[in-house]
Amino acid sequence: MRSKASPTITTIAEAAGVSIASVSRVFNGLPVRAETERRVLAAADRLGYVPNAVARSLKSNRTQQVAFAVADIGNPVYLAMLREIQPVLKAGGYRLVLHSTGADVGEEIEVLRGLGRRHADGLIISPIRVTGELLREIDGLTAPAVVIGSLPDGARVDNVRADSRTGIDLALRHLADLGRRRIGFVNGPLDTVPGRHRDTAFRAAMARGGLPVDEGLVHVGAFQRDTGFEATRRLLDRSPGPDALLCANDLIALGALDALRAAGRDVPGDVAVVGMDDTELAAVSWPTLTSVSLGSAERGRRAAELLLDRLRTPDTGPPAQVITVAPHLVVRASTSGGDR
Amino acid sequence: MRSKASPTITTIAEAAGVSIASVSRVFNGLPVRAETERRVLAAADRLGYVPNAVARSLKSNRTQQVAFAVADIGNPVYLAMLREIQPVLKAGGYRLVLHSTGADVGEEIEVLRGLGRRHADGLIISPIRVTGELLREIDGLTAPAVVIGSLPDGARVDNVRADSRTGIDLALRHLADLGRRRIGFVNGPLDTVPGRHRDTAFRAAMARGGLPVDEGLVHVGAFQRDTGFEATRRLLDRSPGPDALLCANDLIALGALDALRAAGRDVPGDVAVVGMDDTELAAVSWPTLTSVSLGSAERGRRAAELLLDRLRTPDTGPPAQVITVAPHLVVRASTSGGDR
DNA sequence: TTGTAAGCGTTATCAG
DNA sequence: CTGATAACGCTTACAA
Repeated sequence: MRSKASPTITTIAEAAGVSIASVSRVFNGLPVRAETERRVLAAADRLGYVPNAVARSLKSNRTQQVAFAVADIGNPVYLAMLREIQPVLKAGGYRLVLHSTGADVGEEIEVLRGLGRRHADGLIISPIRVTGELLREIDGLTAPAVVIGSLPDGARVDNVRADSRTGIDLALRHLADLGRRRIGFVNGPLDTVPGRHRDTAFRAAMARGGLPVDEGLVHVGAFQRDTGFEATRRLLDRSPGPDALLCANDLIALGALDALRAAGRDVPGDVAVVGMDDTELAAVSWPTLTSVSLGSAERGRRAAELLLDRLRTPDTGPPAQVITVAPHLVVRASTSGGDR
Repeated sequence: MRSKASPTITTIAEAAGVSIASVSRVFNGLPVRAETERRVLAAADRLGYVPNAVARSLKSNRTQQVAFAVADIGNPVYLAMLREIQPVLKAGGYRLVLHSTGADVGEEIEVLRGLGRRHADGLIISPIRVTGELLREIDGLTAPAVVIGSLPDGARVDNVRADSRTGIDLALRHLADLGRRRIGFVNGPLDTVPGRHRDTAFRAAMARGGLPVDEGLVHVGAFQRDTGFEATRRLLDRSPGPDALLCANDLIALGALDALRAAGRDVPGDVAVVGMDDTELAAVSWPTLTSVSLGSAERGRRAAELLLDRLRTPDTGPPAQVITVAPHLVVRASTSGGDR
């Protein structure tokens, strides 16, 4: 243990025989006489002085912190965003406050309110469910925020969104090119943003491709491996069964692979499987998984850059921007067979 | 946009016709006349008042934040810790400030200094390299900190460590039971804490098992998939080659599986493979990977609990504690063959 | 129960 | 270049 209470600017001023203003100047690189600087630094060093960031924040009204809020940081999609966001913020001189809300809208709203309390200077949030209450809270924000995920038109905050419509189109076209016709779809909850979008996109893309949607081959569950496993087991019971499976995320697809393997079906020979999000799991699974990349990493990076822009120019700047990141299909063994 | 400047306690006091003390009391649940409370809340609501957390922090000298510093949050081991730490802190009323230092000792030291600057009330850090400078900085800390990973004896901070010695022992015993004798070892950098420990532990365990260490079957690289791939390619060139491979983490093991597959070797028939850390990758790979769990999640949880204890009882409490989390072996297809 | 006033540790203005 | 001094927004004695 060092001293009882940590020294403040006042302590140092007394010890160095100067005013607190001079101490402050030294630590802010403002012009001071060399002798003054020497004495201040000596005293500071001797007493172990460290500037108090909270006091500075109170004066400057900036915390140098940015909050990042997601439903579950264990989810590889959010992790991919985080990995891009963190270095961008750090380079901009901001610390990252992480909120894992557990998909609880109430907690997301708490985070939004925290912004008002000045816990952070800005916020990046990726809400899993966009309720009216959430939107109202977002609209009332007084500090800059960026939402990752789609927002209704007219929202007042910057918005970086994926294009699941095009993404699913890419996947279905790929499957159609492989001659697949009976395409099953395993989705997550329809009251979540991605769930709803992916459902709409699936039906639109099927229609566009002239493929009929067999409701018996559409399954809704959670965005998890279990759901993929159970849903696939059920779909395999039908006849005729699916010759391809589009899964609304990679976890579901992994579960599907488990079920297909357990049922002795060949992938992609009997059933081709496509995941979504192109997480690192896709490259590791067996067989490796063809997946629709919705550009999570890029969305994270763009969101962070957008926020830094806003932070730099407090009030001015363009009105709410909408950035859409282009998807792309990453073809691996679960559809292309041969190579792995 | 709401009003220009956000209202403060003073604004509300004036609007409600009471003193700032009364406003403060209302927002802190201290006893006030019902009528006073009504007027304050009405004014606050009308003007959109939100208490400023920074000002509160300055008075209370607590930020309600805890910093968590790791080399790379993309690393599944650190992610596993984070996933446990986050909810524990949240339940304790603390926000989590995440630092991903990129294995840079300088940056780790910056984080340590940030604690002094009162960015956070406490710190959990998992240093990849324990240098003298880092130790000195840790020793000088004035706020509570917990180190995940081994520290030299006599350190002044709480320490939650893994037991790689026992872990590697478990793995080698398992391989020996399977009749493997020529056991290769692919490790990460020896100047990192885990690298050094795992090297020592490997040699000790081999000696204990009466197995000779063939230096030609020991390879040191990075804790990454590439290293596993390259190292394994090289080890396979030797003759006699290895009949088992112990990899110092799961990423290395995945690279080893790649190389074995590319070389047409059967796993575990020709070569058994064991990883370390038991990350989620182990359950997904092909074949699924036997791995030594060093209890990352539990280490994270214990660290967070320890820190909360310290935070609750500022100065008292026991001297620096050392907690060792027991490892265990998770057997999967890369050694046991049959089931997957 | 309520108000006044003194801090918390900085930064910044304004005279010297 | 330097020193008083007034904020920043809040909590908390201490009086009333």
